[in-house]
Formats: sequence, C-alpha cells, structure tokens
Amino acid sequence: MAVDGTPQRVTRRRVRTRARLLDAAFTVFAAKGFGRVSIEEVCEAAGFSRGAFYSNFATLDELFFALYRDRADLIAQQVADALALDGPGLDVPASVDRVTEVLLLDVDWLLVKTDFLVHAARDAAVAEALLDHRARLRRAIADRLSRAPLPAVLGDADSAAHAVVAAYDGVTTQLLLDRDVAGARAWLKQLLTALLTDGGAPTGSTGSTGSTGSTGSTGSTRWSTGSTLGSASQ
Amino acid sequence: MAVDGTPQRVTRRRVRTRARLLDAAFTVFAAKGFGRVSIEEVCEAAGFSRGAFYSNFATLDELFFALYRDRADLIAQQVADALALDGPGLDVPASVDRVTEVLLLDVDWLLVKTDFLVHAARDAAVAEALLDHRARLRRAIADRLSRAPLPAVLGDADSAAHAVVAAYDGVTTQLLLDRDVAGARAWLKQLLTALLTDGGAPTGSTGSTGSTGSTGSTGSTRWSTGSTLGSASQ
DNA sequence: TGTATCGGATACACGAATGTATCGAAAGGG
DNA sequence: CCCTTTCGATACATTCGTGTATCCGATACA
Repeated sequence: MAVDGTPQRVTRRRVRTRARLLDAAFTVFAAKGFGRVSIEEVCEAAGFSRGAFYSNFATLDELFFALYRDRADLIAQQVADALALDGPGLDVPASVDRVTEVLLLDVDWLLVKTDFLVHAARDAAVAEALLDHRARLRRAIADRLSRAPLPAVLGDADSAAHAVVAAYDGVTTQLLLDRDVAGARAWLKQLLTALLTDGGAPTGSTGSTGSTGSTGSTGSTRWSTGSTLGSASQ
Repeated sequence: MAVDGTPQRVTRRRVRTRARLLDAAFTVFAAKGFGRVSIEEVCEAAGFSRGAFYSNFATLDELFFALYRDRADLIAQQVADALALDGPGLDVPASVDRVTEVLLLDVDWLLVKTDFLVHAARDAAVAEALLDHRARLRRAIADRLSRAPLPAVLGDADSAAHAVVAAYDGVTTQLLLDRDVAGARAWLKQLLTALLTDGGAPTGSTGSTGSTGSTGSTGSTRWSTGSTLGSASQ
C-alpha cells in the first residue's frame, strides 16, 4: 500500500521489483502515453500482478513522478559530465556537439518527458519539480557558459543558458512530430552555434538533409509517411 | 452515429450543437487535459446528453481533432494578418511585437495545443496534420521574412522561419510551467529580435520584469509562486 | 535451520465509462 | 398546417479499471 506501514527489515527484492516496475512503466508510457495506460498494463509489462504495484506505489501518478525524477536526474548528470570534459576554457563547438548528443539521445525519453510536461502544466506541485530540474540544467549550462567569449548576442551567461534551453525545447517539439533524430541534432547544433558564436552557421539548408535512419533510437515506431487523416466524418 | 448515414436535409440546429460541443470541449480539455476527460464530461459542460455527442462524433479523438483544426486555422490566420499589416518593407520589431502578442495570447490554447502535440507524437495521421499546420505557419513567416535585411546569423528566410517557430515552442514550454505570460512575451521578443537582427537585445536581464498579472488570460489558474526564472531553488 | 516478517499473487466487489437501441420532440418542406 | 426526416434524450447491457482483503511463498535474521 506504500502507506507508512514503513517496513522495518531492510528490503532487498523490493528494490528490484520496484526497478522493474519503473522500467516497464517507461516503455509502456513511451509507447502509449501516460493517460492511456492502466496500472495493469504496467504490471503486465513488468511481469507482475497488480499486487506488486500497490505494494510499491499508491497511485499511477506517484510512479510517474518517481520515474521522471530518476531519469531526469540521470540526464542532468550526463549533461553536466558532457560539459565538464573541457578544460577551463570552454570549447563551444565541441561542447555543443556533446550536449546535443546527450539531449537528443532517446526519443522515448522525450515522449515521456513531454507527457510529464503536460501533466505538470496542470499541477502546481509537479510543475515546481519540473522547474527545479530545468533550473538545475540551466545552471550547469550557465556556469560552464560563463567561461567563454560569449558573443553578447544575448545578455549574460544566464540569459544564454535560457536561450539554449529554449532552443532545446523548440527542437524537441519538432522532433516529436517528424521523428528525425539526425535532422534534429543538426538543427539544434546550428541553432546553438548561431546563438553562442558570432559567426553562426553559413549553410542555407534547414538541416533536415534526409533522415539516414541509422540513428538507432531505442525502438520507436517510425512514421510511414503517406497517410490519410483528411476524411473526417461529414 | 456520425457514420455515412449522411443527412439529406441541410441541418441547422446540428451545427449549433456541434459548435457548443466543441467550445465546451475546449474548456474541459484545457482544464483537465485530454486523456483525463470523459465523453460525458464534455456533454455535461455543453449542456447535452451523450446522445448528442454520438450523433455528431464517432469518438473523442475525432472531436479533439476537429477542435484543433478549427482553432489552429484561426490562429494561423491571425498570424498571417499580423504579418500583413506592414508595407512591403517588413518592420521587424513591430512584426515581432504583433506576432508575439497573437501567439502567446491564450494559455488555455497552449495547453490544448500541447496535449494535441503529445497525441500527435504517437499517431502518424495526427502528426501529419500538425506538421501541415506548422508548415503553413512557417511559410507565412518565411514569406514575410524574405523581404527584410535578415542579418544572416542564420541561413535563408526559411531557416529563419524555422528558428522563429523553434523559439516560439521553447518559450511555450516554459510558459506552461510558470504561467508568466508577460514574462514569456518579453522573453520571446528578446529571443526573436536577437535572432532576426544584428543588434540583439542589449539588456542583461532575462526579461521577466515581474508578472503584472493584468494579462487577462481566459481563466486559468495562476500559480502562486513568484515568477521563477532567475531564482533556481537550491 | 527455524521463525517471524515481508512481498507479491489471487479473488472479489464496486464504480465509471462506453456504445447501442429505442423513443419523443423539433425542424423544415410542401 | 401536416408530414416526413432528423436530432438529441433515455435506458440498458457490457466492458474495463480500480482498490482492498486475504493468503501463501520468499527472505532475512538469530
């Protein structure tokens, strides 16, 4: 029941089943979207019965929250690492490359993250958690960014970090629709370099130079392009 | 049943009830989110019974789709109008102001739109519709943008339009969390002018000059926290 | 190895939402 | 003004998901 019948013995298989539940939830949420997923589906995907779930979580929201928390922390850490690789004198293009790689690694994560955003947009407590995570991310970027020439197209390093996050979010939105990871990466790199350097990118093309498909995302369905949609009734 | 028992007589009260259903759906979706809304809730909000619904739509998805279509077209038109106000020589700052105004007018719409994005991200047909709408918006912007000096920080007008949309999406994401419409507008203006002019914005502050609150959004709950931005928790 | 505690499975009852079939009232044409 | 068509309401059956109470196997500790 996850209520405060706090277990006294230090559990052990409990953590494993909890982890399995979280992993399964991630897969199912990515595939069908939170809101279209039932508790039983998660349990089935994890190979458990609903009893296991209710023993670890009180509600689906709670699981979702825990899921987001874990993964978000992990990503934030990866971003921090990617930025820490440079010496004290930040190498902007290299950092942009690495961060872009990390941020646009897994489409499934973007799906779940966006679900979480929608969820947070209607719940102040959840929103605060998400804002926290974003603030941490921004700070990591701003800290690192403050040690670079910074072309002053924007204001200080904090504003620049804001802009970076905004660009990331914008590219994410498009990526969710066209599923073109390679294109999104290229486009994000172009945007960031345009924002963070004076030179900008010289090339004219938008960046979606044809999805090579070899991007190897976790396993999301790729759209079959030509399809209907026009035929609404009446 | 909305199947092809296509009515022969040109209906009349039908269109009214359909419109009422769509309006009610917009409100309910904005408040609770698609996925947490039942057919009956929509009908109740519209003052109808479920019979009315099933007489006009086959499924909730269909209604959602129609709802998005209508409003999206309307917004696209408004943006086009806002851009058309200039003479042939585009006045960038003025256009940015007007477009920003239009795009960040109604938080409720952003909520519904994001719900739709999440929906589209998992359904190819819906995704295509959304991509269509975005393409139209981009084209309107690009057309107008091609008649301006365009500081060449980015590539051609098309790339610039892409960047504009990305900035819009990025700012929207943040706005959904902090509900600071005024701040979002300021920030979007700053971003856009930074992208579309050489000078950029000189000021260092991020732009959240304190939410005046007089923005008059439709009726969404306003979060209690002071406008976040700079003050990262921790 | 025995034993007390814990964790997950099973079974049940309940509520909510859906879809359909049917009926009465409204609307428009003649 | 009547009559036909259409629209929305009502009632019903059914499915689906949830939450809880109970039970048995597993696990940690002595």
